[in-house]
Amino acid sequence: MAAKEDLFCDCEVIHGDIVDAVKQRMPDEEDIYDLSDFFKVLGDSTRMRIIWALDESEMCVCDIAVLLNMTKSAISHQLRALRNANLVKFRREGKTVYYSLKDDHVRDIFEIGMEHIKEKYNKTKQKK
Amino acid sequence: MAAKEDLFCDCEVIHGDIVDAVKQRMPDEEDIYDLSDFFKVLGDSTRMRIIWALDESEMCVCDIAVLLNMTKSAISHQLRALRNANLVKFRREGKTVYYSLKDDHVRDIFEIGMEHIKEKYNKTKQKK
DNA sequence: TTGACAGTTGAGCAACCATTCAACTATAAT
DNA sequence: ATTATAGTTGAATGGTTGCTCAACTGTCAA
Repeated sequence: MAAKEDLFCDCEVIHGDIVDAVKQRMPDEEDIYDLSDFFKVLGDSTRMRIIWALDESEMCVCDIAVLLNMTKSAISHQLRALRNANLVKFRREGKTVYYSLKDDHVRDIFEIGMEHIKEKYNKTKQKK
Repeated sequence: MAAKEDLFCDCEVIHGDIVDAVKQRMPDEEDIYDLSDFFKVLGDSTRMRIIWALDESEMCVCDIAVLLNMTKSAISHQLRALRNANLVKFRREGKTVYYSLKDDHVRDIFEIGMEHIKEKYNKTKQKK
């Protein structure tokens, strides 16, 4: 039942049956949040570049900072976000901390994402 | 060569060879931006729920608004973002506009994303 | 112990963004 | 024409977020 007590919505229910059916098959709120949080981490060009870099080679914070021409602090902040998202792991060796990718999901996701980007180019932009 | 003129970085190059090698194999700046922009669209729980809903059934703006208990305006704004990202298509029928998913990449990406989320739960949170 | 460097962290700031609000267009019915 | 509903849009707003800056920890060397 598409509840009438839902006062936020400013319109009539047009297809109540569809709304009810979809509502039943929606994932848990928690999963939705976790999933969008996960993609949020990938949705920043700095973090994206860090991941691309780590996909090529294990690197320390300074190396990444030089590669991306940014401060250690900025990189460190973003690495923490990647750690929280469970995307990278690290090991300490003396003074330096080496970061690397944690699993292969990222690689797969990137490939599909790239497919999508390229299709977008071909179909709508018609560039190059 | 890891350029010394890059003044933003506040540290020494520790592994110049690695930095140089990775730098050569990094994707174009433009691709990085497009890819992170694409994931940015997925990185919002409202848009995420809209996509999940449209994956179940074609729906009009009002239906989605009722389903998510939000205003038509808020939904319409987010649908525009999804349109710009080339993720949804739409057709008009009288007064109502029906939206649906545009391709199957999203489904694939979500599956992998979910795998990642679930692994995170099992390994680090140990819940359920 | 002292100094130097790798890295982390918290506060602060500026830019960004999701939602609200109000005004608008489009289609259909009376 | 008028009214009603579906949907869009731009400006404003409050919350979020990425980077900077300064202070801090951790490790090593002298």
